[in-house]
Amino acid sequence: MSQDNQTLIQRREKAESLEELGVNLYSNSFTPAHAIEELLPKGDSLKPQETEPGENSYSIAGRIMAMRKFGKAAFCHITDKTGRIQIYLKKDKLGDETFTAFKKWDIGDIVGINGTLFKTKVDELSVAAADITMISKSLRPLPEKWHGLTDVETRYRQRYVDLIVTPESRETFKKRVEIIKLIREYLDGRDFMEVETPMMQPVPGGATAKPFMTHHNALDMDLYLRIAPELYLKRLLVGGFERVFEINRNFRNEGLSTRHNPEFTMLEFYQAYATYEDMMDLTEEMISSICQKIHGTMQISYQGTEVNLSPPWQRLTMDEALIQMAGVDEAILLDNKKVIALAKEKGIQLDEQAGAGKAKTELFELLVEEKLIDPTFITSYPTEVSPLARGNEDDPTVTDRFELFITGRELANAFSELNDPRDQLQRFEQQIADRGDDEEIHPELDSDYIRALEYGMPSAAGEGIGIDRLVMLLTDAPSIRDVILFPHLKPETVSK
RNA sequence: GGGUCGUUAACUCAGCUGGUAGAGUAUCUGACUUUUAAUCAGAGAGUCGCGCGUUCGAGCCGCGCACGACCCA
Repeated sequence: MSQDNQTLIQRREKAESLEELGVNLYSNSFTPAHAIEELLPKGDSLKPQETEPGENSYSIAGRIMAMRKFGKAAFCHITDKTGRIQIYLKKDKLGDETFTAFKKWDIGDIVGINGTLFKTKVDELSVAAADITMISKSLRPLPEKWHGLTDVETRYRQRYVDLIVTPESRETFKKRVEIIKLIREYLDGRDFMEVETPMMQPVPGGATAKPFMTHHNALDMDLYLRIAPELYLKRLLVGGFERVFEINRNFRNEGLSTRHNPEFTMLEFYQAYATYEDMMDLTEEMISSICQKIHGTMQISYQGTEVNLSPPWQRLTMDEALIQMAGVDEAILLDNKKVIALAKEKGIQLDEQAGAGKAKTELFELLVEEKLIDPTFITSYPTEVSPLARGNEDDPTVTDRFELFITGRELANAFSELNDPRDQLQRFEQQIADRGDDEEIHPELDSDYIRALEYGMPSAAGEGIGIDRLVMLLTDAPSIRDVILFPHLKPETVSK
């Protein structure tokens, strides 16, 4: 909007008149000695209109969130990262000069206060200001306090404003940090080692997705922002790090939605000498215990739907799920031609080279996925759609793999790892042959990964968990943008 | 990519059948030394997302575009 709107002009004029009074608008010399939450319990023993015995002096700093001015006195509420407290300012206590400066204060200013504790006649603990310091003058008005900031576009574009005025938003991001911390603790406790692998990769692997491309000038080579860390983490298994994990960003050059951001945070972990069944046990325990720690219960509500995260979680093969949840006839699933025919009948478009495995997976996504509200592990994924997973020893058409679904959404993907380099090479070659005409997907042959496997990788299982989606679930957030501090949006056309 | 809805003061929102742009909060001025959505009196504040068109006249109707939300692919 217009740079010279009235409020901005008034704020600048106030700032200038404060400077004329000799006030430093951006003082760096005030250091609060107390957090607001330290002061709050001290009110428990005070009666209304009582001052704390001993008249201890406290110093706090924070942003003014509300102000009620009278002629020669005023009340403000200020907040710091720990809480909110009321400040009482009186002209006869502060002196004429200081009180005159105070009159130019605005909601949004960051200030420092020295004073004593007392309770008002309506029993609110307050700081009676003896000395005040301007720490940062705010030149822009904050959104109105009653309705808050509801325009989601502004909340995403100007997250700093959202965080100032929307307590729920602050809570969501604190919970996100807490969840990630608990994941680290859980994996640390099971002797996993946290590692960092390349974000820029010469060959983007470990998933099927469109990558972002960039270029390294000095090496004169194209690089891709990673779509997954998988192949590097498994190289570490070859190297002898038997339990590794990484929590970091993946990048996929695809559409945006309430469930997709171009960069998103992924947990991947790999455990030698384990199988995908061990991963199910681990996942169940990790996620349910994190939920218990965050919410104090495993029964939560997501967007109005009750979800029960108490273990044990249901485990179904893809065929079982199609039979039980979608009423598909078992006889159809045993006949490749009938599976493909059913997929086409349901309106699924299949490529020429797509087989029954692909058709079955598409049918599952269409007919079953959204019905899986409570946590459900789906196992026995077709080999055709699982290029990195180990084949099942009894049934070569499926792999030892699962995906985890909660509230109808995929939350995790895991499998017993393929460690036979000859099989892996064949699958890579097949994948490249199957690429079809989509030039933007780059399944290139990662020959170094094959070489690594040739040195011998222990049997292992690995898993990826979408952290943003997990945080959405545990914070009841409807959109992935609500759990990412700075989600991607198109550029603003008008500068505000 | 397609469909639906939205974009009006700093914020939250009204705006009739096309006829001078409205409210609350915030801001400014005045009163007020225990308020808490403080109160009372007064005032200022708008590129109605952008552009083109229809019309004597467009916030409103038509077309296009931008951004956003939701649904679908």
